[in-house]
Amino acid sequence: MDNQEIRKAGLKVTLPRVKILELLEASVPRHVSAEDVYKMLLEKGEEIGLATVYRVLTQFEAAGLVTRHNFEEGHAVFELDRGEHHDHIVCVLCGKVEEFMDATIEERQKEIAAEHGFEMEDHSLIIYGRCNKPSCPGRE
Amino acid sequence: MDNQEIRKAGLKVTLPRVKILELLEASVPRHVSAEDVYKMLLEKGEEIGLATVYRVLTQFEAAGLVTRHNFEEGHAVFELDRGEHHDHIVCVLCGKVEEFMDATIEERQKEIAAEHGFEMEDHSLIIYGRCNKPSCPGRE
DNA sequence: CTCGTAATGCAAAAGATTCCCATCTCTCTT
DNA sequence: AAGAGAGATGGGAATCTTTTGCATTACGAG
Repeated sequence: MDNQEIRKAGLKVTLPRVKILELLEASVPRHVSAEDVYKMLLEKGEEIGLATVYRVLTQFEAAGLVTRHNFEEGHAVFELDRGEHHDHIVCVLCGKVEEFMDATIEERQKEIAAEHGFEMEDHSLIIYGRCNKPSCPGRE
Repeated sequence: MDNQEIRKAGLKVTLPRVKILELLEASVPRHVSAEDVYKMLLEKGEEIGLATVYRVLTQFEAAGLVTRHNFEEGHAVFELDRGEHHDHIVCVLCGKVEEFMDATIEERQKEIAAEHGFEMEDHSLIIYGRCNKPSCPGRE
């Protein structure tokens, strides 16, 4: 039950928070903006303010329930954190996002941070490219 | 001479463009926001509009003269492109940015993109951590 | 069930970036 | 060197994303 996750995060179990978490769990695509969440809620008949969506997403991020990404679209996108770290490949043509995880790269990053006298806290690796899906508008 | 670079990019050699390019070449730190550039120009007595700074930086980016990064500060930062690709380590406490380049990671990225059916076009790797400089406010 | 605190919604604010358009300036041509 | 035309600039308005202030409402401990 979602309620436990919210409670564990030290937050009151309110309707907006439950609905937003439910939505993120059911959401395809997995990477959505605050605006997306807001609109999806409206479509489901939930009258939740945009400001609340932003606040809740930020709180969920602080609690480790969701991860925020800054792709190159001018707005942040959020995805439910399923406990397993991964990085992203984004298609510059159709916006499709795929996930991957590579032990070699993860390892090297830690080493590099250490070599530079940094204690690694987080990292963001995004590969931009053209996917070759038949549905991608960039195919000629 | 800067003028050639601007001309090569197919842009008219105008005062704002020359001044901005000069500033980027001389600038320390190397990673500056549009607002930073605007203010630095003002301090030098150059009355160049903020809109122009944005336009010129975007054109320079399109021309491959500068690179735009989306760190986690809510605004883009730009740096002069010196022809050699590199990635970044950003201190989450003091904002300090260091650069690095790792052949192993570069290599793996290409492979991963290919494995996922993508043609890699670009990528962005940012490590966030705490630097251990004596000047960093995060030291306790 | 009642109360106090924390959460919400709305509207206004703030920050970043883009757009509009009248004016100015390169650059190419004579 | 002067003129014309395309392109560039500046400044403010507009847009977009995200945050904030505040009055109202909803959890949840007792």
